[in-house]
Amino acid sequence: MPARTTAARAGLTIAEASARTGLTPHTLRYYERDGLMLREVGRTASGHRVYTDADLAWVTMLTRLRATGMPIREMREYAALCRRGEGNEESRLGLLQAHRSRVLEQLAAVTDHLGAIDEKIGIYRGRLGRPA
Amino acid sequence: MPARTTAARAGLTIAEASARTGLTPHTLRYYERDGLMLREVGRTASGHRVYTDADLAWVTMLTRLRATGMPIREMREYAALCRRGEGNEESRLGLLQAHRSRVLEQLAAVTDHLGAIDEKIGIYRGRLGRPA
DNA sequence: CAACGCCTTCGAGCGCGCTCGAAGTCAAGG
DNA sequence: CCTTGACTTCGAGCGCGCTCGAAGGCGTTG
Repeated sequence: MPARTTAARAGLTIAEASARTGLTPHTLRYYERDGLMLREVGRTASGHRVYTDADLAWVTMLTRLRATGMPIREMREYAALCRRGEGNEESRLGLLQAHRSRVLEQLAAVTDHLGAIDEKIGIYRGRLGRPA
Repeated sequence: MPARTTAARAGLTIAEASARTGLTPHTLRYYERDGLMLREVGRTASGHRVYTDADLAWVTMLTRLRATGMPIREMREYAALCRRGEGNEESRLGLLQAHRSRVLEQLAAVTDHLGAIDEKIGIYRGRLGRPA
């Protein structure tokens, strides 16, 4: 275990990375196993993972993609493209744009459905003599 | 099988209900099995399901709840409340309002994440010399 | 009357995204 | 030196929401 509890060390333990990203250590290991990380996560002499700020930034991007509904499979593709280095920016852009437009569609659909649900709520409020 | 292909019959076959709701026959049966229907779906003499407009309207509501992320378990609760008849409008309203506010939170989160993804897209576009 | 096609029930299976537990290692503290 | 506790790997398990296939019934059509 590292000496200081939290400080300007070069890297973070998995527990710290977990705290900062909101993902559990289990999930962080799973993402790594599943080929979602940009580069190999560093290790201490004893084999413990060491997360850099760059790793955290990448994980944050992953959580954004996930939270907007991107399947793991596609995140893996994106990671693979990024890992391969320069020269495939077109593909990465395409992937992100496709995702973006799916998200927009989904936002519109959810908003629409929510409107209908709101009407239902309005009906119940009216029936309970409780306006607005 | 009914005589006319589509007409002003009192009810619809499962295939027609499927076509109108966008759910597969398998899923319609599954919802029914799972206690999500408001009332028992009618049957022909030979045991085939007959969907009324009321059934379709209810299924549409179900799809809206699902599409906004309500778990099946909760839809079942809501259906149970509705089935029990008048007197529990408070509970139904509470359930829908709770759902509504979760959906709003999720919309906000997705919108936020999308903003970050858009930034990334902007970076790639810039890098590819392709503004806006 | 045979064939076709859509329906029925039932239970099993699947893809996704985690989530967990067992068994072991290592470093620091008492 | 021994305990503690956070870490490691590995593979299995789980909850959700369908999805499917087998086996059989009915009723219109050629």
